Amino acid sequence: MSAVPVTDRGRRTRDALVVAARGVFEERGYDGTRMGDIAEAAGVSHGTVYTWFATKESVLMAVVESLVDGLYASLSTPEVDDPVARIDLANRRYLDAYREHARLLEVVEQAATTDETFRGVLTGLRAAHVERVAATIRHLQVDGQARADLDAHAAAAALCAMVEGFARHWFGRGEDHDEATAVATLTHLWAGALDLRTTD
Amino acid sequence: MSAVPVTDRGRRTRDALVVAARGVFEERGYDGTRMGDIAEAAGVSHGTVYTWFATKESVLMAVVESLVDGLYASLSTPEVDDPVARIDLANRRYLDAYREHARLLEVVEQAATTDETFRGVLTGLRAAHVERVAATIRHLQVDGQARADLDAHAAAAALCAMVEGFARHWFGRGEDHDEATAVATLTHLWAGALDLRTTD
DNA sequence: CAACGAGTTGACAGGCGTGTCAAGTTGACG
DNA sequence: CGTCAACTTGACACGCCTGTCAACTCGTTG
Repeated sequence: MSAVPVTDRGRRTRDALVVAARGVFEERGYDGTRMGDIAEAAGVSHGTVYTWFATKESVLMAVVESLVDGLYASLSTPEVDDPVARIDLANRRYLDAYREHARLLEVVEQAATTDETFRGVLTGLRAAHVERVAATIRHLQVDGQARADLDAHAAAAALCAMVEGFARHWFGRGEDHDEATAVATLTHLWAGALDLRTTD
Repeated sequence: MSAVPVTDRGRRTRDALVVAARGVFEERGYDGTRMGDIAEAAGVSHGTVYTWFATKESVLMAVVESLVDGLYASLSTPEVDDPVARIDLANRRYLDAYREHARLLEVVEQAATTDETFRGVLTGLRAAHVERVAATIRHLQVDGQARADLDAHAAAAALCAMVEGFARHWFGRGEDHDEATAVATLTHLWAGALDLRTTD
């Protein structure tokens, strides 16, 4: 798919291409970007792009790879005892990560409508998120801190969709929200939905 | 943008194009569809498409127009006294409408990343949904049936995002869910989030 | 400093989708 | 039946993008 540089010069060129490509993709979208645009943005001849990448997909893939690890990391459940504070923090983290990469995520979604591989990337991220949250919910249920009559997986899928969707509209679609109100509301809704209580 | 037929023959051809176009768009996505594909699917020469539509956007627009009215209708809040039953019914309706049009909505989202107009269509639908729900929440708050400490608009934005996002993953992305569990969970979460109670 | 492999360049061909248009067809109407 | 406007057709020209490649440059190595 994409060639590996042997020389330092090659590595620099390839890196420059990946950096430039992210900018171009964010600006023009996936389908709107042509190999020539990426070359121009990186300051190389358009033939050079083909030295390192066979297709536009593999360019985007290289861009995305540098992103995904960070995203997985920002899904990690913070270690806080009080469940409400924990959810509040997790939501903040998620929103921050989303804000930073909103445009690129939109581009990946666009690519995903065409390309199976990118659909897989998004599915994987979503599945990881849901699975983590489901585990947390089960935990809280066992401890008697959350409603026991909820299906943990379905609830996690729905609540993750809530935060994800909210972030999408807020950061990716220009919907207007007050930061403090938004975070507080999400946390309240989440806490109410699970009927969280602290064990006394 | 798109010409209006004078003859019966013209009207039939144009209608056939819109019907065929929906199928093609759903099958190949927005960017993957070419004017020639639509012509072929409708059984006419490719020049004929240009008789009725100037661009691919205006073809999709014609397809979408026939859809939007129905969608707006299915957002209407049903007239039921018990707030929980009302939400349950509203969720079912929303999910049914989404299921039926999931693929086309995905196509519109794809087009929206490129074209301002389609972004507007989606924004409009979303805004209408959120506004209706926000009004309902305010109503319930005044009646003392829902938590008063929530910002109605932010809560509506989040809860709508929850149902919308859940439906997107379920119907548009092949996530697996049990129908009964899904609906019950959404209703429970929604009710818990708003802390709904019946006045006695 | 010669030689060689890694990397770069830009011209080129090939394909594909768009949009146009002159010629042809349809069918309503007198 | 003749006529005319509405409509259809498919060949054509055009531009754009992709992908290739022979010639060239770079820089490391002996």
